[in-house]
Amino acid sequence: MTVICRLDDGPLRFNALRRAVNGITQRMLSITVRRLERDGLISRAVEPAVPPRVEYALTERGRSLHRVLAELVAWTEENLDEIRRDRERYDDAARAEELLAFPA
Amino acid sequence: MTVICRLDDGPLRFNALRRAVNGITQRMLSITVRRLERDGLISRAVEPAVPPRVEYALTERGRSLHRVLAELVAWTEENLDEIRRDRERYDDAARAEELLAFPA
DNA sequence: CTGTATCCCTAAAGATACTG
DNA sequence: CAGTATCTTTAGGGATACAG
Repeated sequence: MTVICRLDDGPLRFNALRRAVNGITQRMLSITVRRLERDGLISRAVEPAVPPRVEYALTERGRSLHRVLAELVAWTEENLDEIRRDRERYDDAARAEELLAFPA
Repeated sequence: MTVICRLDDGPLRFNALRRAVNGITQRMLSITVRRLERDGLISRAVEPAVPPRVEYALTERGRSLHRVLAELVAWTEENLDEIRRDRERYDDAARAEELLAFPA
């Protein structure tokens, strides 16, 4: 998801994409772009040069998936704060019940 | 995702939900519903009876997430066949290159 | 019926080093 | 620069047994 979102802003080369995703290891990005290319969601263009330049970009299918994913991202941004609050309440309630069951 | 989609058709009790999801283990469903409840996506209602009846249902937040997920499901249904075809082509090409590199 | 508790095993991801 | 290869660690999930 993150790779697709970063590539929606335009094509990126391997290390630029890696910086854009921020935190992904070289190995995982390598595996991820291969899978996305296999699924036809991104394209991989090699410019024969020394050192090599490989550019990744969304395909039309990738862009169409991004439209859906963007809604999911928007939903998350709209709901994350409240979800975090509910999680705290849930954890507090769970802790309280534990104390009731096994009083220290 | 599957649990949320199944619950969108209406509330279900634990084992009915398990049958609806079809394939999930008791352990994983238990973990999953607990996390969804913690996130405020589903509600859990216990009817005090013997044997106990516990009904799970989507909350309003869960329904709003389902609206987004339903689009993702629709996207998948629209695209899966072509993705499968692309995967085969990708794998065939990869196999062909391997043979070129290491001829038997 | 609705779950927990254990044990176990594997697939996924991290760290590190190396290469065309 | 754009990756592989290798090794190790960890978290996710299966199987099974038990419990209120």
